[in-house]
Amino acid sequence: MYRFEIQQKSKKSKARLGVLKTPHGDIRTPSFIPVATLGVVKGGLSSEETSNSNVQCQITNTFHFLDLDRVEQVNKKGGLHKFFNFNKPIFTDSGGFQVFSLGKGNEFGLGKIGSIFPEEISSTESRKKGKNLLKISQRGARFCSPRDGREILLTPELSFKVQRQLGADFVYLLDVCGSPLDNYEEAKKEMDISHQWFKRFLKVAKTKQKVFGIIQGGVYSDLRKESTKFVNNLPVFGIAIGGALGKDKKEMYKIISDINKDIDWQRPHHLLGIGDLEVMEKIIELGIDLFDCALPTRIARHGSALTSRGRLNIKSGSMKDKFEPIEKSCKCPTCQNYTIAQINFLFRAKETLAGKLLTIHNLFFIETYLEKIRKKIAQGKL
RNA sequence: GUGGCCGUAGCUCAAUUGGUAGAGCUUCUCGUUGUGGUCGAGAAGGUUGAGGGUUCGAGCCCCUUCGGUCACC
Repeated sequence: MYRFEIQQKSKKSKARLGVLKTPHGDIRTPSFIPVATLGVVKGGLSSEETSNSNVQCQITNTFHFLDLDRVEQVNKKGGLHKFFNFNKPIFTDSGGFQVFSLGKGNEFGLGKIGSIFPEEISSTESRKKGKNLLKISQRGARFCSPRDGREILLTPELSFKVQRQLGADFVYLLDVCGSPLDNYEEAKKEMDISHQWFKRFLKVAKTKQKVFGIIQGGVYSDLRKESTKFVNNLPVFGIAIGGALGKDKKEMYKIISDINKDIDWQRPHHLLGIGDLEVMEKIIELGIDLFDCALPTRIARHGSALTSRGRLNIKSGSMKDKFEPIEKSCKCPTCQNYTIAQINFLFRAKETLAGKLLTIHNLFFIETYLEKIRKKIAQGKL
């Protein structure tokens, strides 16, 4: 049922054209995976509307489902596909990212690609917010629910159980997602705990679902090397690159290049959490087959449209008389039916339709863009 | 015509006993990367209707004037 077929390998780069076959259909790779935190893409899209935005698949979040306490309910209905009427492939993240996003990320206002560094922490300490990650131990990650404050202990065993009940096509090992602030010792400790958790996860993972392993190690190349070899040796279907990716895009590319020396090239590669339009071509050239990111849909809700001229702030006052589609050549439902001025009006009127229309456009735009990239690989141009 | 009220940022309004003007919205810029948060950060923007007076000092007090508004003739 499951297979990753590499149809063509680039001679100019490490890019490859592939098909990821699943019980819910094929994913043509390289592919973007939109984030559907609680089973649906944020911004008010139905599963049908998401599908009509040309997306090939989506990724849902284990931790937030656990927090919401609705895993059993979804399981009774037969899993995410049936519950949300989404019949394309679904991935579920393990919750490992929340170890970072609700921990140090939340505490210091950080992202995966760091913008703030240790020497600057004191000046940014005022940005501290509520701490939702209580403790990471060998046993698991102890959280304080951002929703109602109760304690949640996420263990590899629980992460698997939840992911099995949600019934996605692909599940992810529970890891400790590192922070750009980590020193060598911290990054090593997080990697070691991740590796232990991986073994525990796989010990209980009796399922037809396919598993992705996750390479940790932060910005430290020897740790990345060690983790890459460790994950290569696991009986996992695919390999993801997780954790902190340096202080800028250049460092991120270097980390991926380092990993590329050891990674198994037969399996699909997923770069976790990166999906900025500006980096897509480059990461694909570095051999990435799958990548997911909250950004395209988030900026849509915040008023930015992806275009061939770069990001366009649709909310801006200068957009109120632009009676033309966001992208003239775009075939998405938004561009076919609405102009910039109309969407600008809806944003100003605080109508949620505005964010929804941009979300549809951004998703469609990315898929159209990737279709061109796939074509370039097929023609040997990339 | 007479009397009252009002005139402060593009808009709606603040400013304790007179101590040299603030906020929200708007505008612009930037950020967001395995989505707690349709959100965060920053900037721009004022001869306080105009003119004069009192005072060390006036958005505030006094006079004149212009504009708006309400009531009554």
